[in-house]
Amino acid sequence: MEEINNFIKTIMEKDLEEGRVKTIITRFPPEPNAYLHIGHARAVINDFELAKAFGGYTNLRFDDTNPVNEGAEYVQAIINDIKWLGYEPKNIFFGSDYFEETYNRAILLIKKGLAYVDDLNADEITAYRGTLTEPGKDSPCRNRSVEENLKLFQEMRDGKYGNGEKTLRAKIDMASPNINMRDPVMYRILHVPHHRQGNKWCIYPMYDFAHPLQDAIEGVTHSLCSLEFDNHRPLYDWFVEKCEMPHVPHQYEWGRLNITNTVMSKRYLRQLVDGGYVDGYDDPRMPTLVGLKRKGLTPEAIRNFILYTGLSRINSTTNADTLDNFLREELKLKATRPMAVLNPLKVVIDNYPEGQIEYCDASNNMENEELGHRQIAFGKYLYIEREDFIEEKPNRKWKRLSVGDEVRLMHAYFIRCNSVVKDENGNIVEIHCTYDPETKSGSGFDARKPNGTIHYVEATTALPATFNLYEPLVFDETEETKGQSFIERLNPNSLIKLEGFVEASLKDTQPLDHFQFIRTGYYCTDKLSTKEHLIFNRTCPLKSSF
RNA sequence: UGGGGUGUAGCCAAGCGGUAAGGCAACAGACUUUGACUCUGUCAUCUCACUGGUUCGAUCCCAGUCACCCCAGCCA
Repeated sequence: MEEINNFIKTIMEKDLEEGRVKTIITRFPPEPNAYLHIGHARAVINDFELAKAFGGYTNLRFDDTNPVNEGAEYVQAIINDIKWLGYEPKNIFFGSDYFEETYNRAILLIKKGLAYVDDLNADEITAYRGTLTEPGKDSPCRNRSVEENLKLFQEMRDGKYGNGEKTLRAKIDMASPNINMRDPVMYRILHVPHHRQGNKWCIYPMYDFAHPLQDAIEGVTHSLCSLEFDNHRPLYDWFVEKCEMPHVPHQYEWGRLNITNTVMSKRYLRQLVDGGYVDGYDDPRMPTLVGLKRKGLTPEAIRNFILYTGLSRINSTTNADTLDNFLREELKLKATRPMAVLNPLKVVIDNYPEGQIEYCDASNNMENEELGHRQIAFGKYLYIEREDFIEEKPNRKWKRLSVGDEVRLMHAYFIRCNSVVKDENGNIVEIHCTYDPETKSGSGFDARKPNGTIHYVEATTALPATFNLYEPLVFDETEETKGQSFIERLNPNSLIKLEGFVEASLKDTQPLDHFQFIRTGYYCTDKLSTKEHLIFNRTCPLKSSF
């Protein structure tokens, strides 16, 4: 558990010490038009942890100022995701609940001569705005009288105009080097029903106008957002000041989180789902929180990952294996360690009685001792991992089974391989071994050392299982694929299914139980599992490959 | 070419005038009922993008240069 420590915390500390604020209040302000992903987790976790660190609190506020694409289904999904991460918002607010107040503040600005209704259409506004290097020019409507602006704005609200016919603009400076200050649009006409307001409004405030007011209304002290809003801060402060908001919030920016081999763009994620390339937003290959959850990540691992990788004003790209590391760390003492064979090879123990099964005590070092103890079956017919057997030992470093060699079966006996049965194509079908009854696990036998230790399952009691190995959805960015669409460049083989077996003790496994199958990685049971056939998703690979 | 932001190891990231924390990754070794885990060690000194300057002393202050990111939605 890492203590939060970053530059924002330093700012907060100072604000508290120097008496600028009494209570730290932050907010997490998603637009309800998408599922939260690991990038959002950085914002959620920092918003909540920073406020918590100072005994303050955090609100969840849906930034629902644009009814297009926004919907109630996302609202619940986002609430669920935040709770899953382990946070409880002090309040759940909606930006749209402040539409009346936002409207009144706009009128105040009009009365102060700081806002005007513009007749220019979208293209004209763009043209008048100028460019990065040339100043813009004033709209012909810029000097309308207060009375006329008031009347026109009322008419906009009353629905007298169609979409795009008029806008309300802040009167700031068309020559500002900061383009955001060149008379930004405050309200646009949108004859679109709102997910909470229904048809009550046909004018909707823009983010730049609504957001600072929302923060001010809620008493937010530190409004944290990503770096691309840095350019908007002067505008944020302008609106708070000119609208005469009694509480003055401040905006601070940090760099977004990127992870290698992880696609986070909203647009791309939508393409993957809509195109049927993945199961849905909770497909384990998706970087969404629901996807990561189904893949088997834990909220604690995500939280530690976010806190430990820190925060700065750099747009960083963190290696994906750093996330894996925090998951391993988290699961190390919590995941049970049963045995599973992903790619089975049949083994016959020639000197073991037909029909007999015995049980061996297996124990793992775990936080929960009970979970670490179980009985596992041993008998005449077993499965081992295909990759754990090779006919001829390639070199002295080979620590698994080969003909003439002896290995320990984990928690059970030494076995020696005597012969191999092949089909007409030369593929190995089964191998024949003998076991040494002297060598049972726990007996203290140490007269000789095995070549190595491998895992197995007893064939007649094992449960069939499917193992889903999800590879990241990476896109191919070679020369040949340049110019192709995102989907065309997508690696198509991102799901490998293996049909194998797990030991019988897993029969009562619940969805999202975590397991570390020895040498094959970390898995969690999928929500689709049944008692007869378990499905496991791989959460992260084991640290090293073999 | 206007404005803003940022440059510390392969990747994150502390340090903010007193001589470069930490994590991940990597490598070497020990241990091991799996090669995992654990443990030990190594990993920025013509060093903090570069070049000058101030200073007894600079990653930190100043000047200039370079590189990368953001801004010309009636998106957020």
